[in-house]
Amino acid sequence: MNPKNIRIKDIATKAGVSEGTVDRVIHNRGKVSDEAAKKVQLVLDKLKYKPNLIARTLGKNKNYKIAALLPDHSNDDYWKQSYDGIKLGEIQLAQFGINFSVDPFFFDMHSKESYLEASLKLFHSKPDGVLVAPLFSFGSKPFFKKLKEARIPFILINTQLQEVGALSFIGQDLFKSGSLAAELISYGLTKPSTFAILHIDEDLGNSVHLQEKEHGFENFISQQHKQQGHLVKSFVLGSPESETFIPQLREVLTLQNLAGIFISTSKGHIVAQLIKQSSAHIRVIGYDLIRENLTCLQNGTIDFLINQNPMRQAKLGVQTLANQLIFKKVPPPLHLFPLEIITPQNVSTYLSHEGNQSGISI
Amino acid sequence: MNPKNIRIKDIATKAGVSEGTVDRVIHNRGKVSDEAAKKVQLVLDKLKYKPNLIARTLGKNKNYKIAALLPDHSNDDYWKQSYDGIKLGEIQLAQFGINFSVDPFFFDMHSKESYLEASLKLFHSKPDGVLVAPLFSFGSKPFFKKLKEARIPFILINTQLQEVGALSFIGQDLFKSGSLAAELISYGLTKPSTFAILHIDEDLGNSVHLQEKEHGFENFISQQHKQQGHLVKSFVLGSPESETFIPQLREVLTLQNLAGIFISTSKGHIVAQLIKQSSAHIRVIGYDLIRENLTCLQNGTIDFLINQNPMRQAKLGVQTLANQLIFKKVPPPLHLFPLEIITPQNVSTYLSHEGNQSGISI
DNA sequence: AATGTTTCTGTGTGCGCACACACTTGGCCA
DNA sequence: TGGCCAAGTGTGTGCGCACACAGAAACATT
Repeated sequence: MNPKNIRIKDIATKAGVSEGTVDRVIHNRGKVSDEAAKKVQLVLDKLKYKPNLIARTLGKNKNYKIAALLPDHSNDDYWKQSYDGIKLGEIQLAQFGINFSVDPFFFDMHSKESYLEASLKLFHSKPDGVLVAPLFSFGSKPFFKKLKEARIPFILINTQLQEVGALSFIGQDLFKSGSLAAELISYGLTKPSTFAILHIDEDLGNSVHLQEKEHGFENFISQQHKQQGHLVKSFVLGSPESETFIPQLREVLTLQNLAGIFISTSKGHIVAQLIKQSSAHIRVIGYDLIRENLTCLQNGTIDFLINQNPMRQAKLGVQTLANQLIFKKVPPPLHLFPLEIITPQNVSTYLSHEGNQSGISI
Repeated sequence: MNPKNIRIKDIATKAGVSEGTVDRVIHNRGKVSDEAAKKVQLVLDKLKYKPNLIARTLGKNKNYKIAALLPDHSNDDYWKQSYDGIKLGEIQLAQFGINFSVDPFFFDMHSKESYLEASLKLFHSKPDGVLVAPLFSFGSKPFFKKLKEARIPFILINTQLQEVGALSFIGQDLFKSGSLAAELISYGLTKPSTFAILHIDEDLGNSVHLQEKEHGFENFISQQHKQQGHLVKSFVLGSPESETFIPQLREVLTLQNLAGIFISTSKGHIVAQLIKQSSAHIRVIGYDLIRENLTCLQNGTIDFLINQNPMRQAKLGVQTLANQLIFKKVPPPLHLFPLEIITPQNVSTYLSHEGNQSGISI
């Protein structure tokens, strides 16, 4: 630190060339003789030149355009938080004088066509970087292929797709997420018990991520509790508005030795009340700090929430794109968030912590 | 965003003065006529001028010197992580071209004299900002008073002291931390049970923070479980090396209906094995992701850990000072970290998450 | 009236980098 | 021999800000 930072100028002097040449070597702009390039590279390595990232942004006066492909959140608190996350990222980058506008492109989360249509629109806006929540894994391959061909870096959040060439995936380990739910739901139980997994208003076939959670849950129960004789049953419930919803739920509640219900999405608040009315001893585990779930946590109808932190995921996505585009920092291909356990006692500490973060940080 | 950012130059033009005058108004350097100052301030407010923080650091070519007062960590993984945190903060700031050296000043965590001595040394090094883990609350007031008089901003981590004039406190809500431990330790229990709180190798009188945890724990048990007839007993155990340590521990283990033991520090690993040997049904809750505790979590001798995240606390401390000194961002007086619950199932997600964070972020 | 003093104001420079531009070579052809 | 091009090289400018310094204006002192 003390022997003041090495600048391009220093490199140029040591290598016996001009700053311009060093610049060309650093940025691979060509138009440098092999001889000079070699000399510069040598000094560069020897002095371990690290560009001053702050100065770099100052000079570069480009307005970066990021596009985000997200589900419409008019009726969904979870995706609302994602949206807030990208906006927060945008604002905080602006504070540092980085021109980084993030344009959202929304799609109907129940319509694949809408998803594809939005992705097309997005592509035509010619963004410098893209953030996607790829809810529809099938059929979106061409979109990613086009992005790759146009050399537009893209980041996936929430749902991981293999081998589509994403710069990075930001989300959680869903298998472990399921295991964690199983661990909590069975904690301290000594009698053989039955647990139900509830998928609400989701097409399980299209939702690889929910299947992952289910597998993780089942795996834990069978591995750790084989000797205990626990049982896991999985249910797909349709839209809460449909007539069959309540009857289906009632059926679940008649299960023998039902000790806990695990709701695989953030929709736990819809059924929590009914479950606890049926029996206060049935444990309920859901996802995410959305408003309705918080209420349930407070009044005791939900025991644990696992926080997926959509806001932080989205914010990090924007920041990662900024780091890539401006600072040329290569992100890890996988950024898995911790599986945060929320209880009535620690929930307030999570709520106050958010937003508290501002300023430079890393 | 689009109507390109407002620069000092723009303000100057609009106000009909020179850039220098605007600069003087912004920085309160005086030497400005009331008339000019008023004009500038008006335009400043109207256009909502926000300085470009990046450009600000570039121009300012000062080497900031931060001093950190920390316990010697040669034998302590917890404080080792704090140290790593300040170093990480330093490195990451350097990446952005910010000259910000952090010098540690260590003290023996069992000796108040050593603490005071180190604080004196620190003061004489004339730092621009200070980070303190004020383990000895009493007697350190004069030190903080001197810092205040010298107008050196200081931040407290880990232990909160009221009314010493700290720029900010970074840590956790210890009362809630105790409540959380109580919630977890009593989760799902139906029979009246006894819980023990263990303070290991600490002078409880000097450790306000451990008392806080204890009160939180007791409060939860008495509030939520009065009807259940639970009981809480608190014990102060001396150094694990002392001859009385094991006998004292054995005495704890003979408690009637002992259902759980809460260790108030990160030293849980010392006793966990012995506890579970005594009875596998006694729940054990400790603190922090230090190596030995991780082993215990994995082999099942510790059920839950509450993560205090000393590394992130320390890193944030450094960043907060940077924000204050360079960007003049005023931090919140209290930055309480979330109370993270660690279990065997989610521990790996916390470990991989750390360090993963680099680049610009907020 | 000339000088000194204080108060205020404008201009200039540099931070480290990116990038545009101008320039120097040497080789090639007419 | 002059002209021309390509390849390689060096210089200059600006990003937005902080700060030093020079300068102008208003006022006080001899």
